[in-house]
Amino acid sequence: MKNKCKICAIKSRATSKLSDQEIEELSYNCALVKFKKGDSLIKQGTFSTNVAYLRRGLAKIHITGPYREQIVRIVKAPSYMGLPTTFGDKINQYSVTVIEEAEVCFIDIGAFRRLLKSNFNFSYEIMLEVCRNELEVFNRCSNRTQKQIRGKIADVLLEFSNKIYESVSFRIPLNQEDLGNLVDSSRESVSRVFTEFDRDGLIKISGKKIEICNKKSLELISANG
Amino acid sequence: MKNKCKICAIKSRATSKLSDQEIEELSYNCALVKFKKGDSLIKQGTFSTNVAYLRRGLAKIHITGPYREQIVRIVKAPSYMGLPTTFGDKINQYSVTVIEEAEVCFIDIGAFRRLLKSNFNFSYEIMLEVCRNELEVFNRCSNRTQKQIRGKIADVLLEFSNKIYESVSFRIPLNQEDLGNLVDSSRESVSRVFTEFDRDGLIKISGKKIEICNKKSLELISANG
DNA sequence: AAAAAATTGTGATCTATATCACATTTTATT
DNA sequence: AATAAAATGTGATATAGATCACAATTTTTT
Repeated sequence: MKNKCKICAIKSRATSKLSDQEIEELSYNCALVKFKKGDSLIKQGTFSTNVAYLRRGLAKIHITGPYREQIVRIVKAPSYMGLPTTFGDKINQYSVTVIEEAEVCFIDIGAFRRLLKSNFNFSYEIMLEVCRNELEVFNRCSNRTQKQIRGKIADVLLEFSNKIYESVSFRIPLNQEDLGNLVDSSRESVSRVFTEFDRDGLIKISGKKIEICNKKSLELISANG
Repeated sequence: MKNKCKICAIKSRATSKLSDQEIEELSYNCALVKFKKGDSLIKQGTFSTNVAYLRRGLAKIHITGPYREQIVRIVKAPSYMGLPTTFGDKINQYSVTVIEEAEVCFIDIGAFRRLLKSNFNFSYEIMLEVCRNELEVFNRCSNRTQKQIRGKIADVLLEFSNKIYESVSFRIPLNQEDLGNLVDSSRESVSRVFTEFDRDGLIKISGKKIEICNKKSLELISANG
């Protein structure tokens, strides 16, 4: 299949800045791979050799910290993953694992660099992407350390609803243990807060299905920590 | 003073990639300003109009979080500050305040972009800088949430000793309140840990002067959280 | 040098959340 | 369908560190 990137409808903002010829160059250096839930895309501690572009699906970025496992954030397609590592350290500082069926384009780092070099608009968009991520990490970090558990869980529920599924009801793709790792608290505490929110009519839970019934209150809880 | 950037001995890694002509262009769009301790360089919530390069001195990056003030990290010259905001959001997501006499070059953002565009090696170095920062924020964040207070204070002491002052004895440029904001704990707890470390002979404190007496033990405490 | 303001030290108490323990439910495997 | 494994719910208890309160010290201002 020739020049598959050209007909790809799920181009990144950066890629859409490329010329036809550049797109073709990209095509020759890009491999599309499908992944199932639970598959590992990037492994902390290994050598990074490709740029990874999440074309479809959902993944979690996680670090094995000094003590426990920590989920840094949830990535929704379309999005690049691991750019800082690929450019910076070479050794992956974190792992990425699929949590909903995904398609990933692995792009040869040499080709990617040639594109960065030849097309300023492309490289500027990539730079913007890296910058946006950094700011997000900042905010996420300060929320994590400052809010208490109810606020953090409200945050997560709102994020899934507003940003990831864009719906008031959805199937949460993590178990409570992972949710704990995402908000830096124990599995038991997550469970208790869920029960409490359900009892108070803020949400309705059945199994992994969650429906947000009172968004306003959740926002209040999120804002007040 | 013409082409002052050319003779500047404290060029960033990126700037040293520029041609003579580009350096001259930079010179015309760069203002060197001196700041005293306590001066504010960047104010959270304001509009970002310049790239700021910390040429000399020490500054703290801090965010007014949902609850309290949080010091994200200490920046030592030479280093760019606020690149992600300047490119990304335009609205500063954090404040930067001088903690030791500083000199800052404010570079017009238009000129900076022209340089990014005209010189790939320059823009690549800037990209690397942004990436390195992001990885650092990641690690810092997971330390902050996972270690307990003794580990975090040991971290901070080692960072000042190894990275900032490169000496076992130094004058710490923050009061205990700020140290608390840096490690996400209360002023009182910082004081107690200092007393304890001093009593156990790990460090020697007199006022703001700190001497690290037993680095090995501090590293152990840092590693074990 | 005196007065005021800021910073630090330390005990007593409080609290959010972790941890433990075990029952119950859900999901996966044979 | 039966069995095993994983995930969840919930009480009881423990604990790190926050908060409060105030004394002592250091720094800054007058």
